Amino acid sequence: MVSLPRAAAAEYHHLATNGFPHSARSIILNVKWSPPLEGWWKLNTDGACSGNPGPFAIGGIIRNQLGNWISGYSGYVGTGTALKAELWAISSGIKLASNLGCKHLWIESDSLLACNLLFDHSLSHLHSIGILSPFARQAFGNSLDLSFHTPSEKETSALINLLSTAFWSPFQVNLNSYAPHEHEEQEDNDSIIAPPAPSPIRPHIGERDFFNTTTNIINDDHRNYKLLAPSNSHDLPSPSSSSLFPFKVNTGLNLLTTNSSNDHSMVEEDLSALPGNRKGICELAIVEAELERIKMENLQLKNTLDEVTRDYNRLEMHLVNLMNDGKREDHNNEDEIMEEEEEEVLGEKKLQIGNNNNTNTNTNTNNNNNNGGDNGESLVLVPRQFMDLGLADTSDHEPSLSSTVGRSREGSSPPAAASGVEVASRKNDEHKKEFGIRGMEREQDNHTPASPTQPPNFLTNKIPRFNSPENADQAAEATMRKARVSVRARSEAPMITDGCQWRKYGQKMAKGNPCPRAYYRCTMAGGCPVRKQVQRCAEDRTILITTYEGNHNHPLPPTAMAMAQTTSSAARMLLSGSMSSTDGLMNGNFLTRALLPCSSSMATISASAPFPTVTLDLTQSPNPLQFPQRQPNQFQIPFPNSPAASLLPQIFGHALYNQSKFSGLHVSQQSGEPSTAAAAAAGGMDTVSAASAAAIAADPNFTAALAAAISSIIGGAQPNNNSVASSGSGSGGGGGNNNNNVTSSNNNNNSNTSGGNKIGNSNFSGN
DNA sequence: CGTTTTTGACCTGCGC
DNA sequence: GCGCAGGTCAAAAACG
Ligand SMILES: [Zn+2]
Repeated sequence: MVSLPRAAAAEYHHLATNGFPHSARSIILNVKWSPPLEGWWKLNTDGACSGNPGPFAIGGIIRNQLGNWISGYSGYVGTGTALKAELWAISSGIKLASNLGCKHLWIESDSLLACNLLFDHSLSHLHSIGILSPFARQAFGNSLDLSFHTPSEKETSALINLLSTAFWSPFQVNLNSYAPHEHEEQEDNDSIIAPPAPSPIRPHIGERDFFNTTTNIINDDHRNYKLLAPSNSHDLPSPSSSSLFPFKVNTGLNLLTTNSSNDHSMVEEDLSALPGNRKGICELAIVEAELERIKMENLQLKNTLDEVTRDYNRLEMHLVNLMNDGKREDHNNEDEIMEEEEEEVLGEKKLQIGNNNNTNTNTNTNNNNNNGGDNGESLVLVPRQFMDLGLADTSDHEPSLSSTVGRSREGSSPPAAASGVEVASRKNDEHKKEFGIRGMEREQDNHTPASPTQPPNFLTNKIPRFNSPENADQAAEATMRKARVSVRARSEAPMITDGCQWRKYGQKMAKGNPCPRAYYRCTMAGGCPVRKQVQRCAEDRTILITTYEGNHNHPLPPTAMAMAQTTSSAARMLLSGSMSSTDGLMNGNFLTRALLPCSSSMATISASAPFPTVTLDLTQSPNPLQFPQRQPNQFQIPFPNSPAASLLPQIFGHALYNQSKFSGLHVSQQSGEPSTAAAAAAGGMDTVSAASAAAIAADPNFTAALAAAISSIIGGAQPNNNSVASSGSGSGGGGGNNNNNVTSSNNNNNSNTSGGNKIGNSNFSGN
């Protein structure tokens, strides 16, 4: 073959794909935003925390009974707990509403706890934080009717789960109301609440106001720092003056947060405003609230463990049956031993899924157990992989997700029991294959290629595949590992920037697509099992489909974290969805809500196929026909609003920009360096921000904003360091030019394409 | 010269 | 068992 220049080749990554050829069933859920009573406004808020504590972002939208957008806000705030995020989101919304003259506000949050803590007197005795209630009441009680609503607890946890990943994005808080009349007024307002700001991370540069309707967004950037800068803010008491204002509530909460080491600036101010004893009480309250939450998680974990145990028993039965078949007569004894160990392992695995905080402990336990016996060695890998794939990476950042996660796997195992070990084993094999490398790398020292009885599967990629009964246990796990998260986004770039470093290790012609599919693996860490496939949609080549598999086993930069969490949580969702119809619904519901709290959306969940896949569709597909054959395994979340899609590139840029902030890179003005994402982001910054702002201005829709946020999570459209990227970026034309830039190279590639075909042929011939 | 990409060969699962 | 298709490997080439 003719080897093409790297750039050309890279561009050729644009792969088309029908996406998911196999599919079976899907569930479509429609979630509606219901209007408030006449005369009321409705505030939908949410806070998402990537980790608990961890960086968190908030968002909210205020609409009237007609559903008309009144105002909205969203953005990255700083570091804190999930609860803090929720509280912040709520209080910010309240404040905004108040400033907009709202008299009757219906608040809808996904955090029951947050609402209760803030406003439910009846819970005061349960949460000393209830003392905050007076703040809230004082602040709004007389002039503002507040009504709270939260989804069912189940829904809530799920929603939180998803949001904490999906909604998290590295952009700054923009709490400005975007109502046109407000612009002039806002500028001079005191920023009552300074962002908690991890100082180094959040330079006040170039922040974007998604809700700004004017074109002078860039100029207004400076004001965006003001988290709360409502038009009337000048009328408000100065920050220091009062506990009467919502700000106070906010601030107070902020201060209270145990983890908010970064929040000094505002914290101190606000604290000063609070009576000393009250401050202490508040802090205590927060801590207690957290404890409560943890307790609940523990409960959930216990339940999960029970379920796991049950599943195990089922599997064990199945295993016994298989053994009776005589396939593994020689190893019966070993198997038994294994089983015992496996049981523990399984339980632990699930626990890990359920609670990241416990992960380490559990893992250690596993290791100990396994190390104890020869047979156990291979088992050790199992839990780890499982953990990693499902949640491992998240252990560091998103405990908040854990509660939901815990139950995820339950469903997967039953099928195994019914239909057979083969499926299970197969999955295991695949797992081995896909994740084996990692397991190998990480634990090879400890493990030998496994005795026949063990699940040797993980030792190497090339592990022999056989349907051993033991594998049945892992079937479920396999399912977990197999879960994929596919992101559809319009992008000219050959690859979306998701904060990770990838190495291409293969390219093939996909069956139904003229465009090749590229395979990448994460190179941020030696043994990272994460892989992704990049393809262009056959129907619409402007759509880039990136499919992630596995979880990172290493620390990630915030940017990458966002993606990783999104994928891992999506995967979890998917898996949990597979468990039961209820879960599936729930998940769909929460996903939908998370993504589009204010508008209808569709979520498709399916986990039946070989690769259960969650698809985040960030392209608004004008014509539904575009994806006629929706694959069974897919979980699709189309964003109704085109703006979201159109914003992607900008958003990506934005994300990058913020990421750079996070990473402490200088964002200011290096426009040239391709070497770092930050630099790249910085380079495109102005343009990007302007573009995004404009786009938003064009259609200020919260949904769009959310979508944008999510898209940012997903990664920058900005090409990384790839030379290809440069070519792609060169296209200059915004979204329109798909292939042109790339085209030249692509065309070359096309010649390659033939090559690609060759590959395919070679395969055939090879066989 | 080290790293990344390219790309034919291989491997594995699956349907027939 | 065969052929197909999806993935992965790894030597060679291309980059920087
Ligand atoms: Zn990784």
